[in-house]
Amino acid sequence: MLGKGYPATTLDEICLAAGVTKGSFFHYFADKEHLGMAVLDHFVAGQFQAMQAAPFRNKRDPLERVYGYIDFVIKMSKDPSTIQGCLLGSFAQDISETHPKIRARCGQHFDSWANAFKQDLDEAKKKHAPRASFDTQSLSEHFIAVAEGALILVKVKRDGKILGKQLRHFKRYLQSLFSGKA
Amino acid sequence: MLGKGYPATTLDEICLAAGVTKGSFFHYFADKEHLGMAVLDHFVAGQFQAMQAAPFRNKRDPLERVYGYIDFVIKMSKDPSTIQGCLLGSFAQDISETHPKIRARCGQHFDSWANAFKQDLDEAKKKHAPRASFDTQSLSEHFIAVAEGALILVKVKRDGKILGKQLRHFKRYLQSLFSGKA
DNA sequence: AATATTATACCAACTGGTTGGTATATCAAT
DNA sequence: ATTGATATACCAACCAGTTGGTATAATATT
Repeated sequence: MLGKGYPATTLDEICLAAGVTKGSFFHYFADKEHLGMAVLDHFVAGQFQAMQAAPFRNKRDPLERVYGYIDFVIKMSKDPSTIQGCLLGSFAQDISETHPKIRARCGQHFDSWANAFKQDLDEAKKKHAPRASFDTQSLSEHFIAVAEGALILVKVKRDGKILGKQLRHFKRYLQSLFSGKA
Repeated sequence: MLGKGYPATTLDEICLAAGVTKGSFFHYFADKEHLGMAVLDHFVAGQFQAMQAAPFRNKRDPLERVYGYIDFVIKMSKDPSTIQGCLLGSFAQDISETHPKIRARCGQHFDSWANAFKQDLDEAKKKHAPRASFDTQSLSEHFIAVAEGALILVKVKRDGKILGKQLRHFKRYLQSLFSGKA
C-alpha cells in the first residue's frame, strides 16, 4: 500500500502475500476499508514507538528534543525504504474523498503527530524564546507539511536524500526563530 | 481526478461528464494513461499561465517577484477549489509506482516548477545576499515541498487556510535567509 | 472420562458487478 | 470514395465480497 497506494492494492494480492485465503481474510476483517484502517493505525503506531524509543527523547532541554527529533527523522531517511513514502500522506491523498472514515482517521493521526511535536516546541519556546512571536501550532504542522511534501518529491525522484535536505531547511528556520533574529 | 485520484476516476464517469461515448473517447486517446498524461500537462500548463499572467511578474526587483509569487499562491488558496489539492502531487503519490511514464512526467513538471522559482531566487540572492550560504536549488524545492505537504493537510482537514499559514512560514524563512540573520 | 456442544480458525469455489478496452456500424465532410 | 468522428454493443479480466463447508480446540454435559 505504501508503494502502490490503497486502491491499486488488491485483496487477492494481500492474501497471497500473507499466505492466507480470501475466506480467511474476511473472517478477520469486515471489508477492505477496515483493513486499511488497521494498516494505517499499525503504521502510525510503529512510527510513534520508534520515535519514543529514540535516544533524543531523554534530553532534558526541550529545544534539544525538538532538534533531536528532526535529526532522528533525517537519520531514518537514510533507510532506502523511505522512498516508498509515508502511509499517512498516501492515504490522505488518494482515499480522502472516497473513504471519509479513513480521512477522519488520517486527520486524527496528523493532529496527534503535530501535538506531540508541539509539546516540546511549547516548552522550548517558554524556556528559550518566551517573547518570540511564532505560533507553535502552525509551526508543528509546518514540520508535517515539509516532511510529507518532501516525501512526495522523494517518491517521484526516487532520491531519499531529498527528505534530509528539506528537513535541514526546516531546522534552520527553527534556529532562526529561536535565535530571535527572524 | 483532483478530488478522487486517478485510479478511482473511471472512463465511464469521464465520458458521461464530457457528454461523449466510449468509442469517441478511444478515438482521441490510446488508453487511460494517455488521458492522464494529457490531463496532467493541461493542469500544469494552466497553473503556469496563471502565474505568468499575474501582476507580480512585472516587478523589477527579483526578491519582490519571489515574495510576490508566494503571496500569489496564498491569494489563490482562498479559492475553495484549493481543498481538492494539486494534481501533480496527487498523481505523484498514487500512480508513481504503477505508471512509470506518469511518474517521469511528474518529475519533469516538478523540475521546471522548481527551476522557474530558482531563477528569481538566484537573481535575488545575487542582488541582496550575495554572500549568504543557502542553496537556491534545494530552497526552491523547499517551496514545492511546503506547498504540496500543506495541500495534503488541506485535503484531510478540509481547511484551505492551512496553505496560507504554511506558505507564510516559508516566506518568513526566506526573509530570515535574505536578512542574513539565519 | 467420555461425549456432546459450541465457537474459532480457516478454506476453495463462486458471484455479481465493474473496468479498461474492442469490434463494428453509422454518419458527415471532403 | 475515402477519411475522420461518433455511437452501440460487447468482452475478458478483475475485484470486493459471499457461500457453504471443514478442521480444530475449547467448553459443557453426562
